Amino acid sequence: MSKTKQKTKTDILECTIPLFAKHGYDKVSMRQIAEAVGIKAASLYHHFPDKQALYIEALSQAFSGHADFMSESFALKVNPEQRLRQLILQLCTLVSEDPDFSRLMQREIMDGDEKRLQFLADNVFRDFFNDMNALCLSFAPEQDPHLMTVSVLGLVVYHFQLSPVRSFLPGFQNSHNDPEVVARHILTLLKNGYAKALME
Amino acid sequence: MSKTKQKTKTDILECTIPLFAKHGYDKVSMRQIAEAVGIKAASLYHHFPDKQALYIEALSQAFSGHADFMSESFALKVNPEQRLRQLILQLCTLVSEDPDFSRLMQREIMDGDEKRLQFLADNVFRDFFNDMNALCLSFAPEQDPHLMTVSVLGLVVYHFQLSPVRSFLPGFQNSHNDPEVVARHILTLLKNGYAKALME
DNA sequence: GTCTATAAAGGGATAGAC
DNA sequence: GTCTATCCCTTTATAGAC
Repeated sequence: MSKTKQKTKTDILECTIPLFAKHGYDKVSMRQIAEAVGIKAASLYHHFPDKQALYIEALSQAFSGHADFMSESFALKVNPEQRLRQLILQLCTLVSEDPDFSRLMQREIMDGDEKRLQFLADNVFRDFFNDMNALCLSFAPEQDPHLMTVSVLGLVVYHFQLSPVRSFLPGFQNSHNDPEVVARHILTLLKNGYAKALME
Repeated sequence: MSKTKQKTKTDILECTIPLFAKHGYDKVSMRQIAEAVGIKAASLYHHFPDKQALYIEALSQAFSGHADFMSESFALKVNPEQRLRQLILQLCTLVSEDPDFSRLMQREIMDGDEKRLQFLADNVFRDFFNDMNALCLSFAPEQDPHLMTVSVLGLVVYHFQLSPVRSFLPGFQNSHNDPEVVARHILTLLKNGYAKALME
């Protein structure tokens, strides 16, 4: 009985995440969500008090796991350069293969109120950011680690954020959407940067 | 008579741009726009056939001028490094001082249909992108210019995109929102990269 | 060119049968 | 736990007076 309820609730969340990610909160109606799940809109209110609550839970579910996933790159004890290489490849792959996650995050950063941004920072970003700061300090000790972390993140994220317009822009090739190609490019860019710093 | 009409129309557009930029298309109602202008909602339909058209014109107005502005950085004949330095500072300043522009662009990239993305690419990005590609080739001849252009753009844009959450993240300082500080950081990162390439 | 009034459609949410 | 039916509100957009 409670098992069935949980299943339906999970179904709802699974159907809801891609809808909110693609269209945004306002453009998705309770009727649309219900249709995607295969039930009627009124039934949604048996599982969630209102649309906001449904959205927040969908958000949490979409974000859960990714924080851990991102921290995994820091688990193995290899040298900073290897770790950075692996991290960037993982980030590119994550962002490229789970566009829902990226889009939801982008929407939250744009439109989230203070409370939601705090949630995002605490539950998705914080641990990863701390690890990244430490890593950045190890391969670029002269740079501000916070700025460096944001730069690395920006390098990865923006390539995939831009992908909807990218094909209309000069010099585009299909390979530019390949996470491995982008990762290699970013790594070269960064490496030549800190490589020189290490040489001095 | 037509002068008055033009003035009102301009007023409407000026009031509309920040609203759409802040809240997005769906969260802004014709009543809100009308209130911001100081007229009634019905009067808006004397100047624009519908909400979509009003939005598109607001968009065009918000984007016009910036394309030219961005191309200016390529006008002066200095060496590539100087040009890159100036360009990055200008980009940082633009993105930081005209958040409406950046937010509208971000929303368009996320939610624009093919037609609108084509418009964006042709009218805002294309010339700038071509110039950037050429510039990138001159200081980083071994890198794919398209990837390099996107990387430079991402480095600048993401720092300011992230600013709503940034204050909640480890290592944040107020100076990280200063365009000059960010520009200097990015330039160092990039320079150490291509500097090594130039040395080889 | 701006107003009031209102139509028409769609949204979130609830009541109550099954 | 899901349904049908419905309420109430907001939204876009139009008609027609001034």
